Amino acid sequence: MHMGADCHHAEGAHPGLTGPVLADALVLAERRCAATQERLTTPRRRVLELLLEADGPMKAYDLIAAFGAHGEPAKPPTVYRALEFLERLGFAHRIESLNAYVPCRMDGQGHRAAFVICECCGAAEEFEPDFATQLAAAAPSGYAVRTVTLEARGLCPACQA
Amino acid sequence: MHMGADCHHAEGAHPGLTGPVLADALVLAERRCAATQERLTTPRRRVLELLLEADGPMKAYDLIAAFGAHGEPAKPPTVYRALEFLERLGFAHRIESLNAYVPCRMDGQGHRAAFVICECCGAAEEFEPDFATQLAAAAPSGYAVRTVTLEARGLCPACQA
DNA sequence: TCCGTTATGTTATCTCATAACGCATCATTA
DNA sequence: TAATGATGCGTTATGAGATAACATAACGGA
Ligand SMILES: [Zn+2]
Ligand SMILES: [Zn+2]
Ligand SMILES: [Zn+2]
Ligand SMILES: [Zn+2]
Repeated sequence: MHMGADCHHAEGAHPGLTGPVLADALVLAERRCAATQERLTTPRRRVLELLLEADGPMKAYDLIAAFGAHGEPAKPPTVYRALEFLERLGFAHRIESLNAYVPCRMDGQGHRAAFVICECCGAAEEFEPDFATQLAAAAPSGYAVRTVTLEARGLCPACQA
Repeated sequence: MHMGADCHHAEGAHPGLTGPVLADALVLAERRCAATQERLTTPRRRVLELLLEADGPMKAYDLIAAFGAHGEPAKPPTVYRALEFLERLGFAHRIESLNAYVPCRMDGQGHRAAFVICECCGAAEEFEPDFATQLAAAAPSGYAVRTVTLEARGLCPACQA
């Protein structure tokens, strides 16, 4: 969670997973991979685990640093390859405006993600935007829109207090 | 213009400005700065000129390389500071998903920009989205949204052919 | 002219991401 | 089971994007 230096509020809506809940999430990911002939290999699984454990968006080099069980970092390509895989399968998303990554909270495969990001505490919440409206608005000159990146910024409920 | 390697289409909708049109745009920028006690200094003006001359989004290090009149590049902070100023005044926008910068085409100060980006030729077109609708859609959990970044990808009219 | 403020020049460093190469692993099939 | 092709990993090195820190210069009001 990359919060503003002076944020005094409680953490956001997505504390990291632990214990059986985390284990269940990883088992579910295994199953979804198995169903499509994809392989949730050790580094891929480890990066997903780190994302799920985190309280908020994780930077790539935070993942690199946290990768090894006993303090040994990973090499950058290891983590970037895993992130590419996780994004491709819809297990994770990149937040462009943060250069950071989150696990998917919507658990629909291949869906389009949008985020609201709290400028105070750094929480990022995924939501499913109204794309019909947006696509209509986003074709000003005959563009055929294929994907949309939407990242809103503001204050989460806790930080409005 | 950062186009796909194999794009065979005509250039996008915004060829770079040259001659009197470019000069007029810079004079207009001077006037808008004067009206608000802001200073369009030499490096700021030069970076704006480079953005206006370009056919499409410019990377920061392209601006750095092109900065000097006789081939001498600028130092990074010179260009990044100028970009910060130009963004603050609404003369330029950063496109997060490209790590690139464009001059504002809407010439409304302080407005919120959105872009459609052609995946084939690299053209980026600015438009004014329907933010009322999006803001409503973007408040899934009581977030108070302040700004929205919207970047769509697809094919421009020329590249659909 | 003095002084506070704003902007620039300069050096160094930091963060983020990928290219390239060889080896390991897995699945296929002969 | 051995050969084969495809996919993924480990490793080294480098490229691309951005900023910290500090000194100097230019501006603007008192
Ligand atoms: Zn998702
Ligand atoms: Zn918050
Ligand atoms: Zn604009
Ligand atoms: Zn195009």
